[in-house]
Amino acid sequence: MSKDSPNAARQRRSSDQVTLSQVAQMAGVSPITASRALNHPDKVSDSARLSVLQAVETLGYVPNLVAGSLASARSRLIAVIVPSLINSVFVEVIKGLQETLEAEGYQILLGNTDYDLDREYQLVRTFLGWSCSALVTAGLRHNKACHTLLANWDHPIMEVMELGKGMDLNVGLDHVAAGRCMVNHLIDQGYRHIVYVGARLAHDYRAGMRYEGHKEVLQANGIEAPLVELDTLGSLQAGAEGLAQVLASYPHTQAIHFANDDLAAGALLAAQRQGLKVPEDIAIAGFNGLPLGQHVTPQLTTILSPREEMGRLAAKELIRRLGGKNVYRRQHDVGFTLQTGGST
Amino acid sequence: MSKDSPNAARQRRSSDQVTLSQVAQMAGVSPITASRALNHPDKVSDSARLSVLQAVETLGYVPNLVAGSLASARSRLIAVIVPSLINSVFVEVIKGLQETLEAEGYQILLGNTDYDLDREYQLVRTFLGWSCSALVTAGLRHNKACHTLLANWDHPIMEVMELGKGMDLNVGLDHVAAGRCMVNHLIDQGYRHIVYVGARLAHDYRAGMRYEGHKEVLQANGIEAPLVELDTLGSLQAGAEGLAQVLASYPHTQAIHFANDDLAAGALLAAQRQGLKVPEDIAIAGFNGLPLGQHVTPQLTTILSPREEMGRLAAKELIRRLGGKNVYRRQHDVGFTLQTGGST
DNA sequence: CGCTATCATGACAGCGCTACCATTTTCTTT
DNA sequence: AAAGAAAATGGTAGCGCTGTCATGATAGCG
Repeated sequence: MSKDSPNAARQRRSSDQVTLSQVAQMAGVSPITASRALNHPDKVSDSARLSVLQAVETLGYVPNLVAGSLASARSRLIAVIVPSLINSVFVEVIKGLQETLEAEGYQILLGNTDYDLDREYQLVRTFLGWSCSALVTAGLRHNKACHTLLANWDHPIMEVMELGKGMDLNVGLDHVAAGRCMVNHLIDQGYRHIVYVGARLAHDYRAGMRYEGHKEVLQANGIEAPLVELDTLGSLQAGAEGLAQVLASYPHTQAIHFANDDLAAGALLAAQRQGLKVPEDIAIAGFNGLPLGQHVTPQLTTILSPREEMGRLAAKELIRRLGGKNVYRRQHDVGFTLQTGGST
Repeated sequence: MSKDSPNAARQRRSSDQVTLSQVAQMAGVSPITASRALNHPDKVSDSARLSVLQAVETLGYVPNLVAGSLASARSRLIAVIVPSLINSVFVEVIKGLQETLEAEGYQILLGNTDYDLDREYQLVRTFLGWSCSALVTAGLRHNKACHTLLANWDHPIMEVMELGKGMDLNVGLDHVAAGRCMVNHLIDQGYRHIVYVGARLAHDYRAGMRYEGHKEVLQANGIEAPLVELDTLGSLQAGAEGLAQVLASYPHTQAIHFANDDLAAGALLAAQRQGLKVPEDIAIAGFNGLPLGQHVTPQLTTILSPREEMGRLAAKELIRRLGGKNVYRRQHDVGFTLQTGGST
């Protein structure tokens, strides 16, 4: 009566994949021992481990990490969400993360928001679905839904780039202070007509924060703080355009404080082509400390931000946390350094 | 006798996660219908789809992609393996890939080999374990084990950057031809004492291929083809060092053919700082067509490689293939363009 | 109006692995 | 040498989802 018919081998996928069971069988142990031999080598006898490893080799077994993750509810994936890949700054942070995480056997799942917080939310949703071990995202600002989602997530969250009270861990620097620092330098140098040039500050809001610091200091000194905002994000070309716009709109300008080094270097090179003397005719300052700035003449005055270091530190903190260690300092200020060159 | 005891609810992980079953229950449909409502919306009735979506919203359901991938043996992950993240060239390819793939709902799993083929093999193993939908890797060269592994893998493989008979799909350009092209230009300009400067050519073997083309042409013209090899990979600093080494070792040099624009621009800026006239005292050529080259004075002669385009095209071809379409041309030459500037 | 195509839905089983517990084997200890 | 502790191993039962097939509901047709 019971329908225990042979049931004609209803297998679905041919699935020629070598499985752990096959490895176990060849090694003469149970599947679970084979699993341990690979994942917790110290929990099995030497002989068992050896024969399992040999079987792995012989059969060309490649562990199915998807199955493993489902069973253990842990993956060794780390989601990394950045707003841009054009901006080399984020790439350097990724590099720092990547070299540290990969050495610990984690893989990076990369997402790019294009400075769009809704896009960020979508990416976070997807990445949570992958049972990522942790999530790294650039910035402390998220939209409502994203915030809720992350707040209820029980894995480490690392917010990088800027400094402040975040959701969990944070490694970054104080952009408002950086803006203040640079403009103080410009004032010290005797400049009074200073323009800030940035691009899409609503999106690249960290550049906006630097402008806030810039403006604050100038206003405290009773100086105007005009802003020129460009459409295209940091590039040499945009910097050249920024220079042109400033010269057209604010002919008395003595110094330009650019939101980043790409813009600043673009302006500096453009000034050279036009026969403008830097800093006599126009002083130029940037932000980031890209190598390029040190190779132009005059050298670019800029603020050096430790980008790879930021990535590495973030990765190390995550690894500590993932290793179950208590993390005391939840905020890490990587700081910044004013690098004065001949351009101011 | 049979030990069918109540067994006291042996659940293991608290797993407070909202599951598809809960969504289905709230929507008043079966789990499988809920699954279809989310993944094949056109296969369910409007009413079912609506109530499922509403339940998803209410419960804050986040699909477990790991479970889905295991069940369907498909993930929407694309493995991308590059040799370096310092070299902006690869980042631009990644960017092209990323924007195209992400728009189609694929995620990128990123790996960095640091120009090490054994490392590549390890990464490939890991990525295959994630049931990636496809794999993109830079270059046609792999070690034996990696080759075997990939040859037996039944998903699309895309090899980018260089052109040739690959394992599956290929999008790239002919580096030997690029090397020939540039050196031909230098000869046309009347230079005879030409040095090629590269870094770690055994690893960055595509730069080595350009040198091959370079050497081939020079030898055909009965000209020596000296090579200066640096230790550190492309950077402005290394370029400055390259210039110094060439001037020391080959004082009669008229033109330097650099392996890439970072080196070339570094040398050009260094020459400027030293008061050397470019191209009168020394001509400088690069490769890649980085924006920087167009902003220095004189403009850098270089070969423009369509990097983002390469990434986009590779992604499009992959998507076509993943969509089940037959792909006729398995090799795509994205070509290159000689861009002459004042530096030669 | 009966019969077949089409659509919508559901039951069942299982993807490949690991957590949990139980059991066996080996090593200490007095 | 017996008792207890520790180490090694295995059985069972899922993790959460989707492929496969079967069924019921709806439409199409002469």
